[in-house]
Amino acid sequence: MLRKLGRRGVLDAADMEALGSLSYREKTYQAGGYLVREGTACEESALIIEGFTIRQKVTEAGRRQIVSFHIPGDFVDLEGSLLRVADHNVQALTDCEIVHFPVRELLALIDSNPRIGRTLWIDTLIDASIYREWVVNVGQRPAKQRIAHLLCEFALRLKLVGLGDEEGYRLPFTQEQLADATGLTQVHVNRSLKALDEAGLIERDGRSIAIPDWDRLRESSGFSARYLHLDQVA
Amino acid sequence: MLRKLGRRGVLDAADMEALGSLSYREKTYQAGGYLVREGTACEESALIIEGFTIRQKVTEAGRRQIVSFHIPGDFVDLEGSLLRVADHNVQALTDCEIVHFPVRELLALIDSNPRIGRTLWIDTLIDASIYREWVVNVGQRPAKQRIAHLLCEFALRLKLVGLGDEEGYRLPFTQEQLADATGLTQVHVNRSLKALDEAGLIERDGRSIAIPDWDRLRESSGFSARYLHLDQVA
DNA sequence: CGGTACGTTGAGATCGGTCAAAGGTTGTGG
DNA sequence: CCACAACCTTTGACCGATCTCAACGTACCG
Repeated sequence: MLRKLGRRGVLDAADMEALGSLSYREKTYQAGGYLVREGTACEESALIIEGFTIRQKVTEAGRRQIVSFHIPGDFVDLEGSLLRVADHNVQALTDCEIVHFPVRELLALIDSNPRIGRTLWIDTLIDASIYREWVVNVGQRPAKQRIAHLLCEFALRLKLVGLGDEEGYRLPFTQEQLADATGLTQVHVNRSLKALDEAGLIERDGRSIAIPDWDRLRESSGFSARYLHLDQVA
Repeated sequence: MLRKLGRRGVLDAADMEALGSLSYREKTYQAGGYLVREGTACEESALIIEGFTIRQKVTEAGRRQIVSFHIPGDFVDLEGSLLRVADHNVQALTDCEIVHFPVRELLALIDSNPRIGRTLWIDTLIDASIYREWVVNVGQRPAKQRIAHLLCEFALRLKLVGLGDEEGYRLPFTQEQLADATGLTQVHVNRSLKALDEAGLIERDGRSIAIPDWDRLRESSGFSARYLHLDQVA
């Protein structure tokens, strides 16, 4: 089961063997289920085997912001291992297959195996880089570019796990979820997607996105892959 | 010189001693100077001794987003130690006194001293948590709340280093920089600050901010200190 | 086949942006 | 110590991107 991780380079063979020596608990979540709830402590870390998850926070005013999405091979709860109380929710976007590791064992493994610790640290540094880009995206780009930028990120990250590429993929988000990820309303996301379509930047068929000209989409949204640090996960 | 860090709990006495054993290079930067430039590699990590820095990214369209600010005691370039190319700029907001450590030595120290590695990892996890909250702030809150929220964060973080508290502080940002941090325009920041002032939520005198009623400001902006994980830095 | 969730479209309102100018403050050199 | 420059803050008038509200269309599922 851990073998599936081979398709993502976050962990290499030796690391995976070491991880395999940990006790673990496999669990499936239905779409919408919570892996982590804000305000709770967490005794386990989670690794996605199958499916997508999102991190989200809800403001006092009841507005939801999706702050990141995660794909198979991602650790989605490393902060749980070191921070006492979760500052956000982690939710299954689709039905998910998750492996949970006891935090204690994971930390012990890291102490005895600095390479793994460093690999996981890099993982959190890349997450942080993606957050930075999301701050920029939500803070500075107009709606169409904001959505196009997110679509570009999807393409490259899904490619890592063989679920798509620069030519297209099946989008795992509803328009409402896209809205929550971009700080727009669902209605405006709908109109913006339509505009991107009419501009020939994307082609839609249900939730499948085709990208006829990657460079055009990339440039129109100001997307640069630098922040994904893909050289560090390969 | 490293003794100054005693006022922030990120590193304890033993850690500081170990860090003190590293070779280092002290450097001062003028306000506006760059510590790190996007797209460049970095051989050194940086620790702020005195002054404030910001991280910022500039979009293709030329718009600037400040994605975080940093205060004395913060490591501002841990990602430089593990990620090959910087994905953002780090800039001195005020005149700064910085200590640079060679990345190689820092990594070696971490390998021989897992506690320090873990402490630094926690530091990056907290940074990531703050980014998440900034995504929420910029994505979901209306202008006045967005600014008020940032002012709350300032209060608590400045308190850590004795540069202010919940009753007020001297704001190190111009209104234009506040605008770049909140995804608003300078003009609208000005009007929003005025509105916060008129609502009695803050009192301004130049760049000094007084907070007559912390709880009111906190609640009006939906601020919760949870995401700062202050229990982890004390 | 009826329900429920998701997507599409329209009309009108509003928050925040843009442009422009005037008023303050700070620092510096003469 | 003044005068000027540079930078920052404040204010006004107008504009437009995005939101809100509401209705209708569509696809999947039990």
